Amino acid sequence: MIKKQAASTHDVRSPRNDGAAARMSDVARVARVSLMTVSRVLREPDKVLDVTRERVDAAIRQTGYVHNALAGGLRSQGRTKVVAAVVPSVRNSLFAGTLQGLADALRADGLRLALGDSDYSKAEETALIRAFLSLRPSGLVVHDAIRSTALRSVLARAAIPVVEVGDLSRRPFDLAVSYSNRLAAATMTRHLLERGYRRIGFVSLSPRLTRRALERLTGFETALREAGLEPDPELIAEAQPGFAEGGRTLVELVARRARPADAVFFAGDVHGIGAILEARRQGWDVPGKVAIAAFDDVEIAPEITPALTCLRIPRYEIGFEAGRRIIARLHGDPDESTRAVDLGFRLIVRAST
Amino acid sequence: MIKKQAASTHDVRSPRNDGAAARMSDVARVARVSLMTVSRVLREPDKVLDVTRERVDAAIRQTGYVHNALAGGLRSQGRTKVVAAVVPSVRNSLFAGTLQGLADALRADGLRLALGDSDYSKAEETALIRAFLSLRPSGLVVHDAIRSTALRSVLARAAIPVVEVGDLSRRPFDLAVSYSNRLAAATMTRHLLERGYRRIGFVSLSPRLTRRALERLTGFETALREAGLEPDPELIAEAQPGFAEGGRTLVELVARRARPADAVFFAGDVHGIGAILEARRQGWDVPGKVAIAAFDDVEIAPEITPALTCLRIPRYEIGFEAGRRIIARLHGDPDESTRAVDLGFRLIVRAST
DNA sequence: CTGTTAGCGCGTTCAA
DNA sequence: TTGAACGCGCTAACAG
Repeated sequence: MIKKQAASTHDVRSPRNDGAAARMSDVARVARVSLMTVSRVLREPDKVLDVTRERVDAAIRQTGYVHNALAGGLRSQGRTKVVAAVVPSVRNSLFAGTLQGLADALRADGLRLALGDSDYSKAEETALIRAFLSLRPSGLVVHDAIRSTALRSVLARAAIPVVEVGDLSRRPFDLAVSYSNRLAAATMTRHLLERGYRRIGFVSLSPRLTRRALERLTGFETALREAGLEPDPELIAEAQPGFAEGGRTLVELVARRARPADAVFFAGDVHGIGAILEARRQGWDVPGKVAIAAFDDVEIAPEITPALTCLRIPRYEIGFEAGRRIIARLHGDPDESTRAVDLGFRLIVRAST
Repeated sequence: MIKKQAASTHDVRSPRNDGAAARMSDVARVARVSLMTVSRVLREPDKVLDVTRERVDAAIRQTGYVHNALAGGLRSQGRTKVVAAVVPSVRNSLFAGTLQGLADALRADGLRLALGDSDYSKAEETALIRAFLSLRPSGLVVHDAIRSTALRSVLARAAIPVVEVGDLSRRPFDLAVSYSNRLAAATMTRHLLERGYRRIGFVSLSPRLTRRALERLTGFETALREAGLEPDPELIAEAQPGFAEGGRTLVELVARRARPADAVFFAGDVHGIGAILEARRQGWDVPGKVAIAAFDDVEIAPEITPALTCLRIPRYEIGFEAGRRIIARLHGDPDESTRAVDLGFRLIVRAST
């Protein structure tokens, strides 16, 4: 593939010379310029004569040189062109939208995304963040809010933009780009109340797993109390992830309660879809016997019958704006003062309520 | 937040002590050991006396030290504890399962996942891989096969394990952990033929977008020809991503053809689900009027009515095994000789065919 | 078990 | 516009 360079003098590591990664000095030798010129071609091509640059570019191709961000970043005290992101689960398609927006925004500035999956574990999350910080990334995006003081102190020293995207904290660690889980849940609850439902059930993932579940529950309870209703613990259930759990909890709140729910708000995951499917299996009229509302506007929500009422969270936009903010900060743009950006949500009323 | 450490004696770099990232020498000074001892505590804790280690650990916590993988990796000529992965789209939940398996396998060995999204662009894919290589990762996982010779030569020099996971090539660049798209498509086609369907439609994403679509089409056509049938171009359609496209193409092949399809095999994305939903809207009997089969066993496939016949691809296992192979290679385990690992697939027959 | 010495590959700084 | 010298923060190799 690549000719054995006239390198026999300095490289005797292996009989297969191709095995060795080319260094900048190799490129310089082939292009017959100094190492510095190669470095400039890569970082500030404008400051190099066209002919020189072409010779260097050719040499880069010929040697298969790949820049060493370890050495470069070390010397420049700089950061690698990577933004780290930590989400609870890459498997959850809801996070995927945000990641896509983030990747798209970063790509425009030549930044890459490094993604970590904490598997809903705080310990793993901390380990991940530390591991990523050791790579000296240009920024960090976390889904969950930064809470532990150890992490706060480490991140403060890292001096990089940190964006929290999972919920809109009033006092973010650094930046937050999100929506209010509490307000969203309250809005959906008010919608159900306006529709005349009074025994409203609430199903979410365990608040121990994620604080967002707690925020949503709080929003739900607040809206009920505003309407003069006291939340009934009998109508509040926890579900594991997955469609099937939506169906299971629907049956629980509707068929296994002395005073059954007349509406159920599924605040997590894809439970709302599972509930619709289960209702059909049971032959229950939706929303006649029980109304069903969901938190997130998954792709299938408008397609099933009855179409599912839900909240639309601007997932992609959250990721994109998070990326934009990081880039702005890196460019030293005048601080846009607002540290917490609320991208809101929309109530999408469909046939299921 | 964090108390200003009692550090005034040793750290006078700045009035705001918290602002500067701690270096290993700072930790050493605080722990009153040499810098080497700190380094050992981090990498080979067993080789350090317990008391010493505890002093060092305390100092690490006190200083908020975060290891610098740039400097460490540079010196050790080693690789950072990161495995890079490049997929066409993080938004596609099918890739998410593989990523989860990969992350899980890597986590066991202290490796982290850096994820890139090529947005189905070959140019972007190459740029991403180069960018990741500049971070000197320990391994690389790519969904699409490595084709370009430039990339092949760069990767050869990088001398890291490279795993292709999107299809089972007979001659992978390095390693492949996957299943045969062609065989899977042929298997589903044979199933439809056995059921007695003769005018079988085929819908996939554009073969220009991904080579896998072409492999699946080939498998489909091969199985038809084995049965003595000639593929009818009228019954082969391309769809964009998304549920709705499944419905659109179903109508196209069933209602807009002189000789309509009696079965349709949706070889891409979530089209099969969209088709089932559309059939219900149209009031078509499935499989009476038209049978519907899909490639991938998405979570909702068994839940809708009629439940969807499909192929089950071991997505998670593919990611996990890819991670395992990378780790084995890094540990220098005896080469398991097989470079292409076929994890197969299963035909899941449900009510829709 | 702990410390000393040297240098990884590149970019900053300054000179030519 | 190009080049030479130094050192970023850490770890391999060795010595004690």
